[in-house]
Amino acid sequence: MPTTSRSARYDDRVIAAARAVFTEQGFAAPMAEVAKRAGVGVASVYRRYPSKHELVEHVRIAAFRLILEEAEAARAEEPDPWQALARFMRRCLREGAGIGTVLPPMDQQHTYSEEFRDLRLRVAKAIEELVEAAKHAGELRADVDWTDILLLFKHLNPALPTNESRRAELRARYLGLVLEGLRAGGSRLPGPAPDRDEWQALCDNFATS
Amino acid sequence: MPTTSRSARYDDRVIAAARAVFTEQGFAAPMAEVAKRAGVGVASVYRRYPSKHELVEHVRIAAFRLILEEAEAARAEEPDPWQALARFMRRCLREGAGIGTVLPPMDQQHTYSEEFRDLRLRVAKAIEELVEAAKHAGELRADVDWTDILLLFKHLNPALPTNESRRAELRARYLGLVLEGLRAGGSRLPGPAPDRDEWQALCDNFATS
Amino acid sequence: MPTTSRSARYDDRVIAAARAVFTEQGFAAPMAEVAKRAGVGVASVYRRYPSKHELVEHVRIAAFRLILEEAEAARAEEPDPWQALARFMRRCLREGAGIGTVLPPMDQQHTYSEEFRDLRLRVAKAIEELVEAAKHAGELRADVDWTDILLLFKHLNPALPTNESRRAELRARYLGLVLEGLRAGGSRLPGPAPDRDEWQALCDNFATS
Amino acid sequence: MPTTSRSARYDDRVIAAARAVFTEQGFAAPMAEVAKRAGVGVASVYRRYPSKHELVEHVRIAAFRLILEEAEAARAEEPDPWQALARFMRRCLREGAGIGTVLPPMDQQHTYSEEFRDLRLRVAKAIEELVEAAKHAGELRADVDWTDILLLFKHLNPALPTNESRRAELRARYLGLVLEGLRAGGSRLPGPAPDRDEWQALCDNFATS
DNA sequence: GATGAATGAGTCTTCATTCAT
DNA sequence: AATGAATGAAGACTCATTCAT
Repeated sequence: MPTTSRSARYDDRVIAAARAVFTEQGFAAPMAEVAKRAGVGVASVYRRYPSKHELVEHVRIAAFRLILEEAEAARAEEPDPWQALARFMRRCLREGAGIGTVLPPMDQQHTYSEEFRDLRLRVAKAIEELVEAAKHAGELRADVDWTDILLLFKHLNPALPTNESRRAELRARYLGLVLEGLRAGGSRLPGPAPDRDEWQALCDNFATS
Repeated sequence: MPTTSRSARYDDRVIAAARAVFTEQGFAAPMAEVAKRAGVGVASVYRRYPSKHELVEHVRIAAFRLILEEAEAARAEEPDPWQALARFMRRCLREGAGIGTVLPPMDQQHTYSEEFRDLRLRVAKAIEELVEAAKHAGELRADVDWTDILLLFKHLNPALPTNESRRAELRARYLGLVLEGLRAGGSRLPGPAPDRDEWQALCDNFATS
Repeated sequence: MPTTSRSARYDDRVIAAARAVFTEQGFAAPMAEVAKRAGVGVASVYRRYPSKHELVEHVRIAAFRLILEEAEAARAEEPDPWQALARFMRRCLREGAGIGTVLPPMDQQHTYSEEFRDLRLRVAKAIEELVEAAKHAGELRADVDWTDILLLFKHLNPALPTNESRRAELRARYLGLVLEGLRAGGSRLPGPAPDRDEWQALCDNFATS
Repeated sequence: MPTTSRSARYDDRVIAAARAVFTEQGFAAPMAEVAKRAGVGVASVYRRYPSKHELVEHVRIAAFRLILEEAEAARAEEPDPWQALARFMRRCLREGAGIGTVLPPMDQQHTYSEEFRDLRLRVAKAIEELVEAAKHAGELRADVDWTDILLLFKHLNPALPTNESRRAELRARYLGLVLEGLRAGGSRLPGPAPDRDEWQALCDNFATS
């Protein structure tokens, strides 16, 4: 029986607090706020995450892990490719899995951890599979690319001045519109889809909300 | 006959600089950065806008003025109600009119200026007319409300780590998807549209990008 | 008539304050303490010296400028080579020109400014001339090298828990002993004199006291 | 018969680690660093030395014990008074017995332990005897006082940016110069020797390096 | 009217010290 | 008896805002 170790649960608490605080107040929120929300002292946050930057990166890692899980579960459990894609998007945008806050100064010279970059690759793969399957089945419009999906998450998750549950409701609402648009074979979308570099740059600014 | 006075053009320069700087670096960007971009001293910015908060409010006012102009022009120049709505959204999301950055701490107790609140009313009215006309003509799905439109602007204008011209391209791309969704009479959207209070709260956090 | 510009005098005040505070409390002293002593706000110190490190470097530059001036004046005004060397050392160790506080963590990866490195070269040259002249005249023992002089300054200027005027008196007292030792052709000194690299490393840790 | 108990050797390890760390990084070095060097946990250091201040005091006590031993051994084993004094100074400045780092904030209100003050008295006595004997024999200049000796240790042991073995070599080198100066009956030294109060104040800032 | 230097308050980060295991 | 995680206080540095020129 897998024991969720104490420190693992402790980490979760800090990451959850960080996610909540950063969502509500932006990345400009003080570390002290995160610590208070997690019910610990500042220094305890710093022991585990040696800088604000690393804390933010781990918030992103948590988001990506969730996306990966949802993508894999959708493929495994949903036989219809379109339903799989739709379910994946719906779940990712549901409470706790909302996605998209940005880093404020975007800190040019930062280098990302092995763990993060590895996760990014696996997320790319998983989304690509979902998208290709849906296109193959003729249910997803052909001029949409897998790189569009994460961007849509970001679009669909702005920092609205409401409580989280209402935000989730609105995410669902507008995802509805987008899904209709994704399905229809209507008039061609303008502009090229993001390429792999753009997609990666975007990932570097991701976070759950 | 209104002459574009020297100080009016000067104001424009400051607002444009603020818009650019805040879009690129977030509202955490220093006032000094805005001043430098505008090619003036900090104190000059402060003479015209006595606090950062007021500067931000004027950035928002500029955005709303633009929205208002576009809405009125769309109604006046575009006979087809659907085309009018689509053109309005397309123009607002085009370069220089992108919309949606948020204030980080959301400064609860701030009170908004007469000018701002007046503008907000007129924007509401103008959008409502565009939306009602399109619904009347049976070209816009019935379960969409006029309050949805500004939220969609916000959704369609996230702070992506790219240059502004590419951001504009992507805004256009995803607006394409949304327009398809708006038109189709597909399955009912989940969740209620924002009510007037939500809509106003949102306005308080608006800005051009 | 050379006007000592306002900002130049202002700089002097900050450097003097830094020298005093660092001498009394070590480099661990807060920047706020330096600012208070200079009669300005912290941020004003930071405007001119963007980091504590740079402030310290400028304190060192001030010390080196003084050494250089004294060395040149000694050569020019003192015909006897031994008297020139003795006067140089006495003056450098007198109040305001005391020399030798160390940087606490010695901050490995720091790179020094052009200005500092240039000054270091000129100081080396000037001291070398004084020393070689005194050796040539047979008045300075042969097994002493020019690189020894700065080290002796450092040795003769420890951070004693007294007021500056008494410290200066004690520096003079022990310099007396050292000068006697430098003159006599007594038994050979143990150990090699510092080489150029050692000498430069030492310079990187210098400061007036 | 005193057995070197386990805890005594343990204490030695901590003191040795503290001496090494403080010498290399100054007293600003973290307690955790000392603990790591000693190969124990922080809390273990704190069990024995309830504050950083007490640890530092014990580092000083260790230095004084060594000075005392050397002084007594020199008197006992060296019949010639000058040789005794010279040997004493040489040994004290040799590796492991180097002397002189200062406490950075000098912590005004601290009161010193019985043990420390007792040791200080005995050190004073022992040095006085060595000095008086050498003066009596006419081998040490008359205008030097016993209070000068410890100050000279401090002067001869600055925190140079080198490894300890080279530092010891340089201490020996400049001690050579000072010994020549101490012996010669040259021109009178300027300034009075430290009085007893100055000497005690100095002791309060002593440490082995 | 316009400027840039000066300031104090606020944020990130570190470290002496304590406590639960 | 020994450990290492947790904490609050303190220091470097930044930035909105204010004046003297």
